[in-house]
Amino acid sequence: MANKPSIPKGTRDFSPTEMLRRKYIFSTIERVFQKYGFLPLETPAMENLETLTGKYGEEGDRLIFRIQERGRTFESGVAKAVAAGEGDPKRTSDQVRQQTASEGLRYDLTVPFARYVVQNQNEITFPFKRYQIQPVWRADKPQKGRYREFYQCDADVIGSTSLISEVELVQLFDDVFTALGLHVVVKINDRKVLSGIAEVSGQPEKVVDIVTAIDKLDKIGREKVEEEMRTKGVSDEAIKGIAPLFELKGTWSEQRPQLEKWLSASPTALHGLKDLAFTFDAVGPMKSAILEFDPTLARGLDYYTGAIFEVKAAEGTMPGSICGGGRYDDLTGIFGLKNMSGVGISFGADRIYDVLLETNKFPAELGGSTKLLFANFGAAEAMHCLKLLRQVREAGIAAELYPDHVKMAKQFKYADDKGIAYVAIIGENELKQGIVTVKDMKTGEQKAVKQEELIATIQA
RNA sequence: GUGGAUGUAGCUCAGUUGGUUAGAGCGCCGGAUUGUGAUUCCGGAGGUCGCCGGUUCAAGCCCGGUCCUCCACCCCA
Repeated sequence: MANKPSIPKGTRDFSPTEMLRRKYIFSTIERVFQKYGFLPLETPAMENLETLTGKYGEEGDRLIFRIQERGRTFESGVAKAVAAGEGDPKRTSDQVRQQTASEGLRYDLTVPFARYVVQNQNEITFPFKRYQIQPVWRADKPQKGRYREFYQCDADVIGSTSLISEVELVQLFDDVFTALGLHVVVKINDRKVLSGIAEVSGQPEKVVDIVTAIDKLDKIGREKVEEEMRTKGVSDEAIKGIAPLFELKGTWSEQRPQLEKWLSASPTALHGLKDLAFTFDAVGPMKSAILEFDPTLARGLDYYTGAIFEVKAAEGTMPGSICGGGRYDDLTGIFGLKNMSGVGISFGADRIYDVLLETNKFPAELGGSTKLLFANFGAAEAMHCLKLLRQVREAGIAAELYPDHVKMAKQFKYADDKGIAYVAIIGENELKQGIVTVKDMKTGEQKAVKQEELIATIQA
């Protein structure tokens, strides 16, 4: 025990308390997913490297964890390459990294899902609605709220272009956050509107640069956004053409006519606005979420082609989004299956955890903890408790018997630390009289009841 | 990947211009006539000061390296 053991950077242990809370989030999300007709799917932690590479851009490729093959160490690979006359050490190590790994850890849940759909296309009934709650790994530099291992909770509909899916996903957001008791803002935009803005500005080919710049509007402000566009080669004229975007005010119904007027020259944009209008109309009243049109919402992901979603907490100080999603027309195309439109959303469980903790929204009593502890007064009493314990558990009450005959203070402290609601005391006296003394750990009150009344007392 | 900050007991942190046996609060363990936790009182244990090397008579403190955590950028959940 020279050095303390530790875990890899960017990974975490989850204590029992944390796990109960995490499971609460996961099971809430899962229950709503199922209510909307999504079916569970799991894919392996590792994929063939070729499945993963080239799907997340150049930056993304670097962040994929590669799995070292047996007998082909990185060092031996480099030595071999150098011996073979490879000069540039940086290029060499990149190449060797490719050569010594043929598998990698999954980077997200969407690409493995696309792979699964293509692989099983003949068995799947479309539209296919699946949900998936699993960890993903990124070889990133960790920061607060950014880990190298974290969970994603995805739900996607693939094989339908109907906007009904968009409507349902917005309602699903509302249901999940209503169940979690959190007020949120669901922001929505449409990639077609963004393309239209680029068209109207006169530089449609710069759509990606324009979009990633305006995505940062609320973070860096208008001037910096315009500066970034200029750096990326967007003309002053085009920037002027985008100006009306910054003047937009009001709610969706107020913004819509302004947008239609401004973008009237772009059929693409008008199509997007029509789709958005459908979603706004069809969603109907919401319970705890506010649906908001946000023309600056872009989410940077190249594969989104239609609706774009993002959810932010309306309470607490979490600055980033807690959910994201959107429609992608050709996700499976990269694996050879064309014309498969899909729309999906992802819940950021780790960030939702932080928000619920900060705003004190976790239920005080999360299932899983013991309700009743039998104090241990010695061999004879313990044997008696064992019998009662069976009955209590049969009644569905989580209960346990303190395993050792130690002093009461220690046993009560155990109950206190573990958040156990009641302690049943059966000592010599209670045993003789056929009663049990029940102490309510919260109020400190205790009363003697007949053994037959124990279960009713706990349940009351 | 670039730039910056931090790292002292289980936790949150003190630690004066380098100078004897490194401190506090909380927590933990034990006790206050042995059938009662969370409150009170008393006592105790626990740190090769992240790790490696250097400067010095002397390093928690200065210098270099390294790892972790954090912050900004990039990117994202």
